[in-house]
Amino acid sequence: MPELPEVETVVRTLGPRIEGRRILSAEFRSDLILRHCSACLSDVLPGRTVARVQRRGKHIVCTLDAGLLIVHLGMTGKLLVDAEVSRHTRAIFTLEGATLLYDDIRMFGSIEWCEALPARFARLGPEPFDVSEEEFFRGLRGRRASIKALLLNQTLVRGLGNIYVDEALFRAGVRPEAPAYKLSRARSNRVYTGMLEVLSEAIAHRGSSISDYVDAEGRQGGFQDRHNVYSRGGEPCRVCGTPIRRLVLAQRGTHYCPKCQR
DNA sequence: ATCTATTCCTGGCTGC
DNA sequence: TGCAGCCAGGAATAGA
Repeated sequence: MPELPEVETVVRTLGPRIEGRRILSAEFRSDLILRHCSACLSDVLPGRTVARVQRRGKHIVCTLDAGLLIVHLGMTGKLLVDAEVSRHTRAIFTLEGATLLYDDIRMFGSIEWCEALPARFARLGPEPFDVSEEEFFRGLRGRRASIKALLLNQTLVRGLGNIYVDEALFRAGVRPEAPAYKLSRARSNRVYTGMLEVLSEAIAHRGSSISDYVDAEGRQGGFQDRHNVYSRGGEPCRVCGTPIRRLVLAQRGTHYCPKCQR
């Protein structure tokens, strides 16, 4: 599942391949992925040049010479440069000197073009690396939801998903069910640090290839083998050997070590 | 304002 | 071997 580290890896591999190139045509094979888009992309995109590719939370924002092309990979989205068209190819962008495909099995992802960032971006919290320890702790005030639900919902910080929330809480030694407002400053600091550490390490390993994530060049990530808890229900904790527990929280599979996380 | 449940989708897995 | 049924989950949405 593409979360912040995976999207960052896609952006780093995609940018050098398409920045500076002019879009010649755009073809769409699914209307579902265009559900956020009010513009007709096949008309708007041809002739535009990709100036810059950047990450904003889990979104890929391509700044064009006019407007923005925004891609969210959802669960199974892939942006692939110079790859073969498959039955899951939902969009084909022909650029001068390169072809960019958007493949997405489940079509939870989306593509849109707009003049400026849409209003819903204003509701997203800051980038994890831009928030201070103090701001993070202040963000927990009055929030009765579990720390897991809060970290997932993109309002405290943006970019975390199910994998890295579970992994950050393991590093912090904090139970995912803990109500956010009840965390002490010390425990909040540990969550904050665990979050930044796991994101940094995951980016360094080019993300986690769970299900079928690959970067823009089709390469898998390397962080999935370093997960401590995610998808390891019943397996021994790497630290203390206690079986990792799995439960459903915030409608998501949730994994933690009952001994290391109190 | 905040929180929770529901919905979208399809490949892969389980069990009969 | 085949197939029904369930599971995975990001985020918009509706409802409490």
